[in-house]
Amino acid sequence: MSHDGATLTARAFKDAVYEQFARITKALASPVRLELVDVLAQGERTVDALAREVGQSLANTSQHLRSLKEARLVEARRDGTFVHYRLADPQVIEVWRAVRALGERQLAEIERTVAAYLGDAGGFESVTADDLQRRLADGEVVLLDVRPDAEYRAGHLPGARSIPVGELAERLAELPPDATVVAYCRGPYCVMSYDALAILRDHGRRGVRLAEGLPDWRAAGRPVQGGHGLG
Amino acid sequence: MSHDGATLTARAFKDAVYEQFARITKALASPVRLELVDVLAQGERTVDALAREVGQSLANTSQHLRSLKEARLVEARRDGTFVHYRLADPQVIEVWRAVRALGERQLAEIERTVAAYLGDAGGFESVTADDLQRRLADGEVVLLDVRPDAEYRAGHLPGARSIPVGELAERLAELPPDATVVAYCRGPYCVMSYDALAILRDHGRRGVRLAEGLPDWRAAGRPVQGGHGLG
DNA sequence: CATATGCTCAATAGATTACTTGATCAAGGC
DNA sequence: GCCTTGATCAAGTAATCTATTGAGCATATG
Repeated sequence: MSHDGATLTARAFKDAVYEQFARITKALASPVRLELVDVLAQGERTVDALAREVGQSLANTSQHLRSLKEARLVEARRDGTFVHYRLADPQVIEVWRAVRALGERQLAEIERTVAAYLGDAGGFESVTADDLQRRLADGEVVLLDVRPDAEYRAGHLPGARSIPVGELAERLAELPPDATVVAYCRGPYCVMSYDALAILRDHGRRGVRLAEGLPDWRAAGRPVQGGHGLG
Repeated sequence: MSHDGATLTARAFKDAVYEQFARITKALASPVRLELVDVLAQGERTVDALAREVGQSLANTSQHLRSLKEARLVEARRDGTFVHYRLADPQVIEVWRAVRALGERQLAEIERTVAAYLGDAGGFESVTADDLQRRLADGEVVLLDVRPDAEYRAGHLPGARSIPVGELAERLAELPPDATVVAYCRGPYCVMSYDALAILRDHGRRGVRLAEGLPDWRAAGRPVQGGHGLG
């Protein structure tokens, strides 16, 4: 019960427990590893693809993945000479989303950083997932996935068309000229949909942005079309 | 759009955004600071109280609180010679809960650590919040808050009686002799309810444990009686 | 078997973090 | 004003973390 021995045991118990949880938070305590988690929330990737995506060297990316793997946040699968990494548990996305939600509430710097980037492109209208479903039901809008084709194929919003942002300028003809386009990409801090809206605007089209990305849509329990999830 | 200049800007934007979020994860990347957050989830505390609770020196605790404060996870309030710290946002609890949920799913070590501690005390039955509400409605059980009195006063489960675990042995007479006691404390890794159950068992009483603590109860949107929340 | 590709590992230097100690500061009581 | 209490600050050491470099390993191909 509560003699000295038990008190010491209780302290050792707490130390051990918090040490275990700190393994997770330590693994996430790096901007590079947070970005890796954010990208992996879209689906599995090779080390090389991840390195290019986050703008780090191959060796450095491999080592960051190693520390994520040691904390069991990601898993690896070998396929020939390629090693594909994926999130080990959907709950990893929940942790990242909780951190993001906190940051959005607490850190005004993020708002300013976003505003500084958007300063180039101008403020674009964004809609919520509920808005989108209402407007889709009314047939008012065209839903556009501007992520790379592979990500679209790995899963996308029901009824979305795929035109990667890099091909949008050439493939504008595929979109009905007078429809409002709702563009989405990976998440609230993914710039692809902003870039897409700038292209649409430069060609006289009307476009708005879905505030969240595919992982957020999925996390809200909404249906996803195609693809095989993320393990 | 996507000429080289914009690409560089996009990279700088991402770097800045992930850097901001990493401020949060870095602040949580320490077992001591995780424990501080866990304790502060119960309500505000002085530096001295926190230092004793987490078993660290005053200076070290103060410095850990400083880094939590810089990341805006906690706020401080001076009252005479005392400084009271509290969580800056309820969303901080959500992050901690998400980390805990991930750890419970991923890290078998935690199970083993818990089992090792409970090995002393024997496996005790635990009930969920839903179980509890059903059994309370049936009048089968007595709900007992075994946390320190100050925490009980800062907020407790509706209908709970307060007997801090340190006083339980002397105050057993206050409990109806043949009722089943449901004991709860701060959370799933708080040892007070385990200690309380051991005392009850040693005196021939029947007791079970509520699996979660007050912050979890509150986070689930269930009503809390008394107290003023946690800012 | 030799070679190329995709990735991991080991060694290193520079930066950051953790805890201790002793000094300092702020507020209240005498 | 002086002393006490509660907390912060500054300095120092040990430990840990980050990114780079170059070597090494596994798998596939000619």
